[in-house]
Amino acid sequence: MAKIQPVRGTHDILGATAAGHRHVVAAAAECARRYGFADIDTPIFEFTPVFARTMGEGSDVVRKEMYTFTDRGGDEVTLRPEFTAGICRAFISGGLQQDLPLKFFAHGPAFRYERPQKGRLRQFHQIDAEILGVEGPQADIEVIALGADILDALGVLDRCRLELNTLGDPESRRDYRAALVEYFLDHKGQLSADSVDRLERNPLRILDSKDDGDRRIVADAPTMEAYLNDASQAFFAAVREGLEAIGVGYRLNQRLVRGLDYYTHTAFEFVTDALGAQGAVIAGGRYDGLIEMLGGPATPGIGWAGGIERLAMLADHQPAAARPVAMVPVGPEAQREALRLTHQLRRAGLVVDLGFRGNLGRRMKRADRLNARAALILGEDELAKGTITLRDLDSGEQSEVPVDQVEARLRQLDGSRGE
RNA sequence: GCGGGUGUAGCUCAGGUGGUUAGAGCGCCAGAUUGUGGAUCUGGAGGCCGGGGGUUCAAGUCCCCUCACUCGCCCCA
Repeated sequence: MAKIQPVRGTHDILGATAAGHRHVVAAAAECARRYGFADIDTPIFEFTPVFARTMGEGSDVVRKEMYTFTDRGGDEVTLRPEFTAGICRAFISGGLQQDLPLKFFAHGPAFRYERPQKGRLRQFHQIDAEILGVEGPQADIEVIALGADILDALGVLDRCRLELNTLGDPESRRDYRAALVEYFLDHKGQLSADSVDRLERNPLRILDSKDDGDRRIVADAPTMEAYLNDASQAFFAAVREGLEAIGVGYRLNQRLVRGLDYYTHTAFEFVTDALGAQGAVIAGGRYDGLIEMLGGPATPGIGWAGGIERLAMLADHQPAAARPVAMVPVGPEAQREALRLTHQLRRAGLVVDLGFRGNLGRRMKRADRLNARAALILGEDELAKGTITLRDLDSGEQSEVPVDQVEARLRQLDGSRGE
């Protein structure tokens, strides 16, 4: 490694990209707030079993994508590959069952050791929403509605579609899985190598295969629908009715499955065609058994995660450029006064740039580069008179104003506040 | 883990079949204009041509390896 460089699949986020991420998080947080979600921030690493146990020992994430290491005290810890398990662990550790139901909103980095590609990184960022302690479909409806509202707030809902499916309760899922394995075993010779592998570990995933040969076999495979018991059917029907009642459009997709073991009942994904192979921007589902799996009290849950990088790429947010006021001192005395005045104007809420060096010409060029609305020129003449020269950089007009009127005059300029 | 594409200045990119001191535009710095920005003109700085090895009298150019980026598969947000 000749040159120091970032670890593969990690990025420095700055400038317009940073603004884009902030925009996604701000829009999501504001929507979540309206829905009554409380902020939660859990550690970015946990004891390894928190993830290994909940996500499924057979899942790809656990088998080969986790950043796991032994710390100096000899503990096995893992950088979070997702949010749900950590939030559920926090629920258990904090003894929060008496506060149910709970609604949490979170955002931050997550880590998976994967081959990077468009919209997929090793350190990536997610927004996340979870509802704990609600057995009924009302929670499913609310959490999906929140997702749709966030996409709408970002102006990308029209380029996304909601795909919806149910995995049924554990009993239905078990029956269906058995039927599926039986069916695929009969056609094992025609399945792709990947799918033969999946047959052992996660047969539901075969439904999702992109291989043409697999797709032909999948076409005649038994469907989940046929294996749903009455309770599971009623649950799914209620979710669908709720979404229809509030006008959230969706498409049924019987092939939509989840890669992680803890999901039951509702599974959903907001997907887009605009990001190449990484179509899912918000994805989630119900995980009624997860908290128990972690050793907590049996507590139902449902939630989703959204990829901030993917959402930001879709939203293509153009930040409104704040137009500063440029303070331009000439000479050492003026610099002292400029420092004082700049500080005062900033504390009054104005965006003021004070360059660290340079003569008048340099500072004026800098003002122009910053797209400053106005320049405040302060030299010996002005100092002596207790005034400052205010130059409107759009019109080119300038005038001398008493120092104590500067703030008021600046506020009269349109587009100059950038507050 | 598997496949395709791409690595030349801070950025975007030129550099047929190997042939002197590797170029352009934008950006940056300076000057024309020593209390006034944008426009124009002039000049300047900035490159182990991703890295290593090989072929050759001679490699940015050809071969091998490697690293990185990128797009896809797998998986997933």
